[in-house]
Amino acid sequence: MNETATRRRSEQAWSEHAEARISEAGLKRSVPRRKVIELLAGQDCAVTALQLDAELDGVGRATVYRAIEQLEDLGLIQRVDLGGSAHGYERLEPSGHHHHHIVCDDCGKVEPFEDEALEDAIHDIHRKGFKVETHEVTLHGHCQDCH
Amino acid sequence: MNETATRRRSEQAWSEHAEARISEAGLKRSVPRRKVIELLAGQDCAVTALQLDAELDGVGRATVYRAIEQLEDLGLIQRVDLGGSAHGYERLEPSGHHHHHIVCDDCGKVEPFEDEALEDAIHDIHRKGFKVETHEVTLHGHCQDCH
DNA sequence: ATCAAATTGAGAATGGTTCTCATTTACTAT
DNA sequence: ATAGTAAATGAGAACCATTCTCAATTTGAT
Ligand SMILES: [Zn+2]
Ligand SMILES: [Zn+2]
Ligand SMILES: [Zn+2]
Ligand SMILES: [Zn+2]
Repeated sequence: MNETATRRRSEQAWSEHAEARISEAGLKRSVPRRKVIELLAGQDCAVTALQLDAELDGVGRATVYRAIEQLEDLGLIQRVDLGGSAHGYERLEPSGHHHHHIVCDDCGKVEPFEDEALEDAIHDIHRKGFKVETHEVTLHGHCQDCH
Repeated sequence: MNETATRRRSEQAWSEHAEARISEAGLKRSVPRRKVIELLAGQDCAVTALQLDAELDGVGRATVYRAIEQLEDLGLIQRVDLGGSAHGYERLEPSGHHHHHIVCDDCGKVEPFEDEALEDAIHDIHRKGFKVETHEVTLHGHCQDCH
């Protein structure tokens, strides 16, 4: 199985997973929210609310923001800060598999990366009185074009 | 030397360091910007632009934002995303010593933490085409009051 | 088909940040 | 000290992202 096929399967799994969690939470399966979920499912990295809104015809802006809030509360997407003015959102795989980001503070370029040792170090962190659920790591610096 | 005295010395060092970098950059030593620097120097963790503005009499809001931008460009403060709507800023010690954050996604409580193994893992990450300068780690979860 | 509750979209309102511009301030060279 | 120049400032307007309001619609259960 090639990489594209793997991703497609994962997108579909997430999208179904998301719909299921939505129902379990006692929420309805509405068309506009489904559109938001489908669009998020197709993204490999973070997108902003306004980007989603721009892509979605027939879905009000408020609905996009509401869907994002619900998905975030259900742990289906995660908000990430990539340096700009707006926040980005990307899906959280049920498997826990995820990436982090390295961003160029000059041009804003963002690259995802994965690092097993980093994950291990993070999972070893325990804080009394806190139950850790997710984490976010961002490396800041300058890319080749901007150094 | 007790902890309070250590912090006080570090604040002063940072504040002088910041003034020096400002001058080196060809910027003037103005009174309003110095007030912003002094206020930032006294904070142990992130504060927002609006919080700074509220504390500072006789300093215009635009000046606060401008000072933040300059200090950030000079690598004297770092922007951190602590979950809310506004961004936080905290000073970067010349020594490199710093902390990261654990935040409760329910009530918004923020606690700083330090972890040597985490720092090691981060410093081992290298990405071709990127010169990493700073990093940010945020753990998300729920605090005791909100679990 | 009926009903209650959830959901929606349009637009207003808010919050945070940046911009504009006339005036003031800080440094440099006389 | 004085004058000249560029940086810096504050007030407010403008701007962008996000949240709120509310009447109308859609959904899922009965
Ligand atoms: Zn990503
Ligand atoms: Zn991770
Ligand atoms: Zn902090
Ligand atoms: Zn660190």
